[in-house]
Formats: sequence, C-alpha cells, structure tokens
Amino acid sequence: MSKTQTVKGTREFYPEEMALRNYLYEKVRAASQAFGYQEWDGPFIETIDLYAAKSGEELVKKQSFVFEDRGGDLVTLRPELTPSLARMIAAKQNELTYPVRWWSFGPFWRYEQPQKGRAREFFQWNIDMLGVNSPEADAELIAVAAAFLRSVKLDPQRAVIYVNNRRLMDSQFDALGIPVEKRLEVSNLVDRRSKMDSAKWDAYALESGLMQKQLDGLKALLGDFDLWKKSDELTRLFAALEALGVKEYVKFDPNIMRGLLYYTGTVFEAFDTSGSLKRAILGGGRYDNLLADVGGQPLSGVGFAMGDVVIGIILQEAGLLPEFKPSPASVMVTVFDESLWMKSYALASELRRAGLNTVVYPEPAKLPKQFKFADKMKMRVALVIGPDEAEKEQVVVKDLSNGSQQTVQKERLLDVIQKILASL
RNA sequence: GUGCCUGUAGCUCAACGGCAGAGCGCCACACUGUGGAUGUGGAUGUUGUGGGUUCGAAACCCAUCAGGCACCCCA
Repeated sequence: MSKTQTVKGTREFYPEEMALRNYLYEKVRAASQAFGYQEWDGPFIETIDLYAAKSGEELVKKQSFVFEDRGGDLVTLRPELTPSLARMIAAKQNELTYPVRWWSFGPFWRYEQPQKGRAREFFQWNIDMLGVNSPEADAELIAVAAAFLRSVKLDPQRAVIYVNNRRLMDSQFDALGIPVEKRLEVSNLVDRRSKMDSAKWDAYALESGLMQKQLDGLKALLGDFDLWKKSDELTRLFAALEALGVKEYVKFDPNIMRGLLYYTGTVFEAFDTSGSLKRAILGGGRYDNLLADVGGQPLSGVGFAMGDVVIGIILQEAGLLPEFKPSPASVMVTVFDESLWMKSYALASELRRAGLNTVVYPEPAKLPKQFKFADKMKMRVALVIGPDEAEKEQVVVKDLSNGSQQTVQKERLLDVIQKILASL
C-alpha cells in the first residue's frame, strides 16, 4: 500500500472503471438526446448560500464539503445541481425558449459515510423539463428514465420505476385528519416503513402522535395500489406512459414519498428488483416553486437524477456491462528486429493516417512477447514485417481472433485489415 | 456523526499465542518468424498503520486509517 491514501470516499478510475463511466455517459446522452434534451452544466464550486435556501438542512449542514476560500468566503463543492439550474434559468428567464429541456452529467460531492452504492465523490445525471406543468410532461421524464433502463438492458422484470403523487397523498392525509405540520414527519415515517418490522413501526407511528384510527387509515392507504385511480393527474400520467411505450416499466406505489422538500406533484424512484442493492437507481419528480428562491418568477418543472455508483454496481452484478476492451486500437504492428524497427514505425504511421487506431510495439522484442501483449490488450490484428516481407513490399496480417494469417502486398493491406475488422 | 463487523502476496482466502501458506494471476524458459493451451522453474509480504501485553503476536488489548452492514440521509 502506498503511504499516501486517497481521500475517503473518492474514487480512482483505472481504464476499466473509466470505460464504465464513459459507457454510462454514452447511454445517458443517448437517452437524453432521443427526447431532444440539450446538454448543459453549472459550476462545480458554489457559495454555500445557494443551497441554504431550499436544499434542506441535512444536505447543507452535514453533507456538503465546505471550504473557506483565500478571500474568506465560504464555498462548497456542489452536492446537487438543481439550485444551480434554478439560478441559471432565473437569470435568463425571459430569453429562454420554453419548454426548456436540459440534461447534464458531472461530478458531485457529499460528505457521507461511504458504503456500497454510496461514495463521497460521484457522477450524476440530471435531466429536467421546465415551463410545462402537466402529467404528460411528467410522463416524458419517466419515459426518458425508462428509455435509459432499456438501453442498458435492464428489463422491466429487473428494474421498476415506482410512481406516486404528493398532491394525492396530501388529500388522503387531509381525509385522515393529519395536519399539515405533521406531513413531513409522516413522510419520514412512510419512508422508514420498509426498514422496520410492522409491530415496531406501528408503535413508532403512535409514538409520533398518530391516533390509532389515523394509523389504520394510513396503513390501508399504503396498501392500496389502486389509489392512483382517484387521481386525475395519475390517470393522465399512466395514459401518457402507455402512449409513450414505457408502461411496463412503471408501477404506482403509495409508499414512495421522497424526502426532498421541493417536490409538489408526481414523484418517482427506480429500483433494481433482484440485485443486492436496495438503493434507488434514480429519483425525481415535479417541483413548482424552485425559482422563487433565487429571484425568478414562478416556473414549474419536472426532473430526476441518477448517480453513477448504484447503476454501475447493478449492471456489473447483472453481467450487463459490455466487454472491456483494453486498447482502443485494434491493430498492432510488431517490430521484427532493430534493422526493421523504423519500417514498422512507418507502417503504423501510414495506417493511422488512413484512420486506423494503431499500436506499434515500442522496441524490438521476441515475437512471442509482442503477440502476448497484443492478445492481452485484446487487439484484433497483428502485422509482421520480417526480412522476407520487407524485401517484397509485403506484410503478414494475422487475425488474432482465430489465428489465421496471410501475406499480402502493401497496396492490399488496408482492404484486408478492414475486412477482418468488419467481420465479427 | 453513532453502533457493529472486517483488514494477511496483485486477487480470493488459509495459518491453535510458537518457522507466514495455498489457489488464481504475474515473470522467465520449453518456443532464436507468431498470442490463447500445456509443462517446468521463479518472485511474491514492514500480516492497513502506530503503540501495548507476552519468553514469543497475523492472532490478545488500545488508538488510528480504510472498507462493509445498520442508523441518518440520499443519486
């Protein structure tokens, strides 16, 4: 072990991990762009004040990396993106073209206890639509999430997006006579239910001030998976999801509450149903009042976020990651001996100019060693220029996937290589 | 920030308080014009770190760091 350790909860991306990160980025971009969303980003460092307004005390006081800069101002590594989004939208509120559809994929930091699925430094996909307040807009965001899940080959049996609606739950809480000031506590109670055994949970609920009748009502509520039919918003949402072709990924669940204060309508969370992780893959919902806190006019939005850590573990455990290819080059030119060294270098250069990613062995070495290297780097084609070939302007082309090889004239070389690369 | 568990070779793990080991991987050779397979040989290390107990510590105790599980929160 080296003497200096990494900072707790940070992550080192060796080429294999970097490939996974780029794979996620690629799929995130594809899903976002398929629905016409524009890529954007905010600063990685913000003032602490930006988050003080709306993010919730927990996030600001306990989970942010806060520093005093050299000028004495308190700054923080961004723990989430939504406040930056709100400010940037507010700053150009009257010149943007609505609806705004924006997505982003970048680093975030939270000072948390690292464990499986949670790091202090992570990458997060954020995607939002602003300026339209409708269940159909909510459905579009859920459809983007489903499109992503589909694109990484997580099928609806494996990944489910659970949906609920804050307004629906509020009206149900009203009916039970649960006062507004108790809502947050009840929300937390609901969030906790799956983690406690039911007798304990009952006792805990009563202890927190619910009457027995309210508790019974609450339990009936949380077990009612047809409750969505009472909500016009959710009825429209599910109709839209069906039209968008993603209905099989989505289920109504009255137990989905979500802790963040700013959600006002539809809320949703995606989970892996069969893996070892019980953490949300992604989560989001509708928010209505975000811009007011940064000085903008009221503007409604809907969006969600997905961290790279949980989805990465799930895809790995499910065996859904594409095979890691160490070298971005598929072609390697061997160096036969010192006298032919520069011939190999020249050939490699020619191939690169023709658009082929090409590795050339950096020194003369025994051929077995060079071939072993090409094999380990999972390259597809190895080229040899020995004395015989050099004399006749030929090159030996070996297909490393099956061991077959042929000697070709240099003019035909590109064609032959390209044919091999094109075949599976 | 709190509680519990774990930390030994690159990886997965073993070793009763008594000489630190195995499998896989790695390197070399068999193979001086050809990778994967096979065989032979080789190197694995301040037992996370620092202290203590003991004739003797990888093991027991304390501290510390890191990881995991739960709480909290959440992507």
